[in-house]
Amino acid sequence: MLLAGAFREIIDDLHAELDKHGHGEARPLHGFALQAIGPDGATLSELGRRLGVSKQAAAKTAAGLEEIGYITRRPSTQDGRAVVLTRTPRGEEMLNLSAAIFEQIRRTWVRRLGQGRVAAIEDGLAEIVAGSGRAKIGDLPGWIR
Amino acid sequence: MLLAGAFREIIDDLHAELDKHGHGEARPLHGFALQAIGPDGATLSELGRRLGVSKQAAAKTAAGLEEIGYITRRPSTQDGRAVVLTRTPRGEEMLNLSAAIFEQIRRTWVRRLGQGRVAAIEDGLAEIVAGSGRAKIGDLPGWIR
DNA sequence: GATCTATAGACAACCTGGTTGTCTACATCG
DNA sequence: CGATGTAGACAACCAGGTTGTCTATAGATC
Repeated sequence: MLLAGAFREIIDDLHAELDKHGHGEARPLHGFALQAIGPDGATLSELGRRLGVSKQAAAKTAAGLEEIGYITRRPSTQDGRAVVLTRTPRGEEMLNLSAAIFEQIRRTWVRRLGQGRVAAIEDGLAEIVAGSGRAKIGDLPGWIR
Repeated sequence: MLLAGAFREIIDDLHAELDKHGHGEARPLHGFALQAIGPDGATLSELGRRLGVSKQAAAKTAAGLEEIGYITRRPSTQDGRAVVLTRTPRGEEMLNLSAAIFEQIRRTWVRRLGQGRVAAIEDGLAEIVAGSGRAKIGDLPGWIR
């Protein structure tokens, strides 16, 4: 419950803050997906693999991302079957904002608990998660630490 | 990510273990719902309020719980409109098992991190979550499965 | 006692994020 | 060349949630 509550707290704060900066359309999944797409883009199937999800689910997520203007879809030049997803400037902006807000949230925690205790939580959880071989979560880059 | 990863780790471990003990049908939601119903039972609307969810959602959850034999539904004697949900012995067994498994999981964490560091994580998170009154199931992320 | 209002729960339609299964178009390997 | 594998579209479905509408009953008020 503590873990879930703290997670929810972060996500809610993040999206409240994103909303204030004109990204009210963004849903929690979008950040993860944009991160997974990466700066160089990715195909639908590739996105599905990175998120640990079926390509059909990835397609739905990508459709949502395109609708709010966070990514573009265009056919691949190398592979006649593939569709390449690329982050738009607005998508990049959302990611950068998210990173800044995460930092800001962490600072409020530090203010309340002190640097040492926040670090203790992070290190402890990292050790627990690392020892589990839970590759799917570990695959999600960037926001960790 | 750390918080989400650790939460998933617990939930996955818990249900793997429950499965071994003949409760493979149990879904994460069921434990929370059984807990919310309490030893004395609750009506549908009451369950919804306790879970922080609409009564319609509570009704669906209750239907699932009844189907796998964790609760019974019978009309209230005091209120002609109400339906009282009560935990069956099997439901109680599942809850007791869950509690034991949680304790067991926590012990493995203590073995790996030491008593002090686990307590530091718990206390720190408790402090962060405190005040935001975030103890309802509706506050839990949708990816529990 | 009659009536007005609030509540319990059923039913239905819909949303989101996922699944599986089937299909076509294209890629790649022997 | 043909066999096989992969990308993605389309459709049906599931779980857990929502809102809206409906009935029956409970409680308060005249």
